[in-house]
Amino acid sequence: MKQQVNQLTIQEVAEATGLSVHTLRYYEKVGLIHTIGRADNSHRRYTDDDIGWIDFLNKLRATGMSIQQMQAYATLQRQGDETLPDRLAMLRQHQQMVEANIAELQRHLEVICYKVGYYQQLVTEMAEKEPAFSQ
Amino acid sequence: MKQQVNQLTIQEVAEATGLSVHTLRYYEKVGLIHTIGRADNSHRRYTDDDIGWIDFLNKLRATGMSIQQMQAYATLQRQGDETLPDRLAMLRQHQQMVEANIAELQRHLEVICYKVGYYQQLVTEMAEKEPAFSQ
DNA sequence: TCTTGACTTAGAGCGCACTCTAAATGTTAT
DNA sequence: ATAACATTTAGAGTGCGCTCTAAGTCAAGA
Repeated sequence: MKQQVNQLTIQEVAEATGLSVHTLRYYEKVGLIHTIGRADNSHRRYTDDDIGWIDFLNKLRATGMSIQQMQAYATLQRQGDETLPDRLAMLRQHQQMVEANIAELQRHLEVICYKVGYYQQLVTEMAEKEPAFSQ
Repeated sequence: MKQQVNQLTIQEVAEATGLSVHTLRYYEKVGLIHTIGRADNSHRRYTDDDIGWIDFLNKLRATGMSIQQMQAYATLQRQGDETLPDRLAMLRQHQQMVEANIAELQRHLEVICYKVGYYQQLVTEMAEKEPAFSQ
């Protein structure tokens, strides 16, 4: 029973993760993903763990971490448990960045909402004063 | 008393808005900013209104609106009041995009925070079991 | 046997949003 | 007069993160 659990092709992983097959190879080439195991025909075979890691990468990307930083993180990850404190520090810093970013977005969003409200009022007034279009 | 209120140089506007002088000229060239008035020596002179508009552009950018979309918005703006409904629609759509984006960031942030907590615990445990460094 | 189709690689190309360069002009201070 | 400095232009260059191409291998189906 030493079979490997879920062996996914690159196509399947693309569908599962939302990354393109191109991007999956690119991520592997630049070291974001460790060298993926191969089937006999030299085709990549991804494990469930690989999917998990890629999903996590996606979260880091979507929250604005650069490829460079993700490379640094991935390198630490591969070096094992002794780099745990470093990874913790990186995640902490990123967490703060994301929190700051959300706060900024919310401030800007308020201005946009205010403007939407103001424009809505103007448009409503225009419609009221111009009954030409209401028949 | 027909003097123009605040006539700022491009340098001053750069400092005021956080954009570089290069970017200010670039924004004008691609039509994000209307053609700025000139002093006798052909140097640009920005008004307070210009600053206000640039600040708003900055908010749109910072919330993820593309240059292309901002161009469309700026074009509508220049066409006057009859485009108000269109601008309202654009802002509304952008508002929704930003809200969705914030929500996504918050979901991802939760995962990151969870991981930070987990790593923190591991690191703490490592420190406890290895008193070599505590002296 | 032949075709189709998924995969492989190295490396080129692309879109975005700036960012910078070079050469010229004009203003100000010594 | 001369030097230093801010501005002007058109257009070239840059960094990021993909995205695609071309040429090849391999396996399955008609």
